[in-house]
Amino acid sequence: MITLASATIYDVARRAGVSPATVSRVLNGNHRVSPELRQRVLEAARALNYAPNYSARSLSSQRTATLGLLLPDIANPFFAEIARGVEDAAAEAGYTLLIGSTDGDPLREQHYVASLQAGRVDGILFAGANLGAPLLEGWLVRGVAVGLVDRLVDEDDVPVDAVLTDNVEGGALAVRHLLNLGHTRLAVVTGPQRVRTARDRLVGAHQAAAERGVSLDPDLIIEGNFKESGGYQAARILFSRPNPPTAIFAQNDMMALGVLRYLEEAGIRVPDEVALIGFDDIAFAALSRPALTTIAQPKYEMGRLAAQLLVERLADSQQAPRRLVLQPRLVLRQTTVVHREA
Amino acid sequence: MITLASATIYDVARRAGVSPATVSRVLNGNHRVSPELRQRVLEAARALNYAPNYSARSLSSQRTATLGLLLPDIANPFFAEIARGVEDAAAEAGYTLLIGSTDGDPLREQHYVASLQAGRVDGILFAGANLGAPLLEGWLVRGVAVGLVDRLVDEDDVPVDAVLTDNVEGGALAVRHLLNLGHTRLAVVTGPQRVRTARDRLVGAHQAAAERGVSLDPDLIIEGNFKESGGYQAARILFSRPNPPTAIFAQNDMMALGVLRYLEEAGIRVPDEVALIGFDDIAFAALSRPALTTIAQPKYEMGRLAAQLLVERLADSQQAPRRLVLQPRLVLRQTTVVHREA
DNA sequence: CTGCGTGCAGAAAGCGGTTTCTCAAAGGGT
DNA sequence: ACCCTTTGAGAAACCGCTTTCTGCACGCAG
Repeated sequence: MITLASATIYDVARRAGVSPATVSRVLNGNHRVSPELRQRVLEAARALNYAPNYSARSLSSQRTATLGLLLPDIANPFFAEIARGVEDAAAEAGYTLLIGSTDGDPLREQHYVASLQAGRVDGILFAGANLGAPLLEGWLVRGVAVGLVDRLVDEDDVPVDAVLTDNVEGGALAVRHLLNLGHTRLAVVTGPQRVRTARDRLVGAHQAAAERGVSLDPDLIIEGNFKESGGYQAARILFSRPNPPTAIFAQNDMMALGVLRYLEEAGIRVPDEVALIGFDDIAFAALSRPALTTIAQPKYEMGRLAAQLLVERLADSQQAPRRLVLQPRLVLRQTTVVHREA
Repeated sequence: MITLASATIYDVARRAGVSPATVSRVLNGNHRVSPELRQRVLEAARALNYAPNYSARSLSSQRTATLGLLLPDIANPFFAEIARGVEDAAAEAGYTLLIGSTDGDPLREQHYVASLQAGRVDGILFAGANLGAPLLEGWLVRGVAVGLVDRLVDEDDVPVDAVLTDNVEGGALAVRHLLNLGHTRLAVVTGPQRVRTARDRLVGAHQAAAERGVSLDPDLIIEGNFKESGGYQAARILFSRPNPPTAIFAQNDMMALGVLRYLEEAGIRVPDEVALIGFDDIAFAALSRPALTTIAQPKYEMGRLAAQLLVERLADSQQAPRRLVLQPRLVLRQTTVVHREA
């Protein structure tokens, strides 16, 4: 193998007739070096096409300029948008991004956690699903900066930065909207109940109902899986029963699309016979037919903010943890109102 | 900052009463170490919660166990699926994945290329869009393994591994299908013509037409941008003209969805009045209404294969470059045939 | 003219592993 | 019983960069 080894700082130093220390100083711009030597070093570096070795720099400086992002699935459009936000903010701050999809599988998560520890990344972001406090504290103890996006540990008191949507309010927004339209038989297709996000949205739904002095029929609350198939199955169950709902709140858009598919196949017209609202506002929510009314989360922004928080923590690990709660927004489209989207 | 420094190999060595070299040997499983010492070392390592430092290991061993993936946009579902394939295959081979979205912007690409060189990754995969041969050869020269996914350099002779879909055949499949349905006025909404993929699909379209002794009307070939908006605009142009097409081949699904939106707004029925076929078979193609007939590419598989090729090259950099060309597949749905999808 | 502060640059000590080299001890053959 | 080979394990060099420490030269004040 013709590994023409790339130039090192020693090569540059020799060519410029200075010491490696001086080359390092010039390249890092920190210390005062005479203009003349600086010039010589820069020329030598260019001539040799020098690029500092990443591992050596990391080892010596104890930072990697790399952030990790662990999420359930990069192919899931919701998380992909968050990831893009993280990536952009990370790039702006001079970091690159290591991404791992865990499928929510503790084993895969363990695998990544193990491979990221020990100085591989300066900080790590967990997106989606739930996380046990013990694991998290292990990270904190190891001195790795940690942040959460759209995810919370069950124990509320773990001191960690987090960026979240107000899921309780989001759930309430959805149900209020359906109630405003005059519906009384509301179904909720929830996410997995072990996921905090799903529970919160359900709490909000109950709250909104209570505000109006009504309560949600437990028989119309079905636990789904946050996937298209789960929405489809849930709808099938709901409409095989004697007294089906007139409105459905699916706790994310993918399930809403599954519900929509079932309703179409069953010949049930939306929104005329059944109203439907989703959650997330993924890109395809606007493209489905009928277009999906939904509760929008600022996904890209959440990613950006989470990365920024993490970068700031890297700069000052002592500052108090911050928790950013963003407000969700009702986006009216065709599955709840008969008029076309403006 | 309470950086309770994590244990090093020296700490483990001291605790086990052996030399650091022995610890290294035990942990890497290579050399023969007496069972007794091995036992002592493992216990010490566990007791200290030892994890080898990544940077140190990389510096010393000259490998990073990291792969880079540069793509236009991780939030684009087409590339996200490829990325997931890459990630899974990489993980299986013991590598983690660094991802960078370039937006096809040469500047961003330069930025990433610069930050990935110099031993940050063992190999790098470029997905999508075009790549100049000079840049690529720069990488090859530096001894970084390189692979391409769904992307080709314009110069056909650059010796590099690549995984591609047969885009010419895909374009031909699409047009053959439309011709088989009896259409004669075919429009093509292409991707940007600077992109090889787009040009190839158009070449295939022309070939398929020629096979039947017809030729595509140049006025019905519109250059788009591979985005939803581009499909919408193209459709608007096509149908503002005196003699609109009866069938449209959009060179990717996002544009097809844009076309679909225009047709719906214009009250043109699909497939009754106009047939439509896309390309890629992104997840949402099946969920649109009417569901999109399209030319499927094995995206996830392409990612997997590309990563596998790269890993194999890492093991043997001398083997001849391989070019894997996967066959696209026609997926019948509702936008070309009146019957429902089975 | 001497002493001291200041600025620039080199020497050298890490950072935390891997790996070669060396050596001691054990094992085997005659 | 002796010599040579093999095996296990430590010493030390090295990977390439950062950073502290040291020293030299110069300028200025006493």
